[in-house]
Amino acid sequence: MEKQQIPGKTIYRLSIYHRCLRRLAENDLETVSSSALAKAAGVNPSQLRRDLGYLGTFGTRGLGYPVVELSEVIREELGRAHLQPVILVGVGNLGAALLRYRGFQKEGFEVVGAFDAVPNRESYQSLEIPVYEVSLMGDFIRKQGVKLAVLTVPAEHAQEVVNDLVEAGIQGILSFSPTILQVPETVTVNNVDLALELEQVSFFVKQEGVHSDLKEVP
Amino acid sequence: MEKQQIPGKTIYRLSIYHRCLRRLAENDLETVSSSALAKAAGVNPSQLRRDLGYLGTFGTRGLGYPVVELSEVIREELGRAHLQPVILVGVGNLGAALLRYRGFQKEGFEVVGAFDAVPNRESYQSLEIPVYEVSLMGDFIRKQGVKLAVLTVPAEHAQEVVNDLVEAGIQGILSFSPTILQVPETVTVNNVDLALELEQVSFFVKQEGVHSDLKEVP
DNA sequence: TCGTGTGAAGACGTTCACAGCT
DNA sequence: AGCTGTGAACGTCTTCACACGA
Repeated sequence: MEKQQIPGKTIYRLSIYHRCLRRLAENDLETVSSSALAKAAGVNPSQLRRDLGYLGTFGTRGLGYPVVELSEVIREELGRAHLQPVILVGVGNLGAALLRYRGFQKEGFEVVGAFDAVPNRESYQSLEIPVYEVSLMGDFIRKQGVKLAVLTVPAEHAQEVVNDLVEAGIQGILSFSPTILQVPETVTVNNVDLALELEQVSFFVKQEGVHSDLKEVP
Repeated sequence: MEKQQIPGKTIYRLSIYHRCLRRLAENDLETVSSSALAKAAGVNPSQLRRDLGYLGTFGTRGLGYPVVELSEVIREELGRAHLQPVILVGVGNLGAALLRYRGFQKEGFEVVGAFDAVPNRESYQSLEIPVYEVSLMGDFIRKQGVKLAVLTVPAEHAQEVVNDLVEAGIQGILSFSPTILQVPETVTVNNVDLALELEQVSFFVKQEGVHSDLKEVP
């Protein structure tokens, strides 16, 4: 019995459900069925019920789930109850764009600092967040007790920066560098490789040319 | 029968292998074993052999794989033999950053045009690619025969833009909008949701000391 | 009746382990 | 000996289908 492990994929979908639920709550919906919510989230209703099953049972048979309560439970589970602080390292094109991007804040993260090898570029003028010299990073992390970092440095410097981050106590890294990062088991890394994501699409597009449907039915 | 379907996750990893192989080729390595390549790519050797198995059999037992040939075969399979042209729609913070980002080009994509509702912002000055009014998009796609699009418009406009893209003949979309997009079956969509990726990391950090997790493709 | 919760089945993906080639 | 290629075992995720509560 007890708290069973929630699969990573479920976590990802819980975030999606949470976003949908917030929209429903804004429209003063009180309950929602698995099929309605599943459709909004782009998944199969069974899958949704299974995912919610990991959190407990609070749906009402014949009716659906209470929107607000469910939203709360998911938020609780995802650990965003306490606005997580985040730092960003590497304020190049992508890094600067992410600093301007409101998406992280919207989901409850606060970007508390940014670091770069070159701390005084013109392009930083328009940013709302100060950009510090990267050598100050370790102390900053320790003093502020930051646990999360977004990494947008060039691939060739990624590993050394990661070493510093880990040593300073960072426990989770969202990396945009196209490299395999070496970290201790206690640190979670999520790699987002933009070029690879595009290649992925490209592959399936290529296969469009050939008529590939109906491979079974005579 | 013959040509068996290659799983999406394998495609993703093939891209990684390809990148590693290029590095090896630059260093004039002639052959590489599954264990060496697997280590560089951050996967299990069995997995790598299984993945390569989808492409045919050209390893030499007792020796390994020929670096250059393998690299060729993967490139062929991924369909990047012909430099795919891409357009980008939505030149906001993220869109502009991606236009400046060299990663797509480096992997063999050419961004041939960019579109936005507001085609003359100051911030476009420094871009190397012209930004056109979004109403010109359909004709552009048809004339140039573009099949791939990167979507970086606000979530609330994403679906309408997608409808236009699909109507103009786009077959693959890499979207950064946090929305479920409705498309015909013939169109491939890959959603990258930056906030969700960060939440994913955040969750595992909260759970003190759980192991890391490689990115997976939805 | 409607819609949840969940065993059971199925699809999918990964890893093991070893036969067989060089 | 060393390393590939692959059947088979294993593990994980998804979907089905239905009992049961409201």
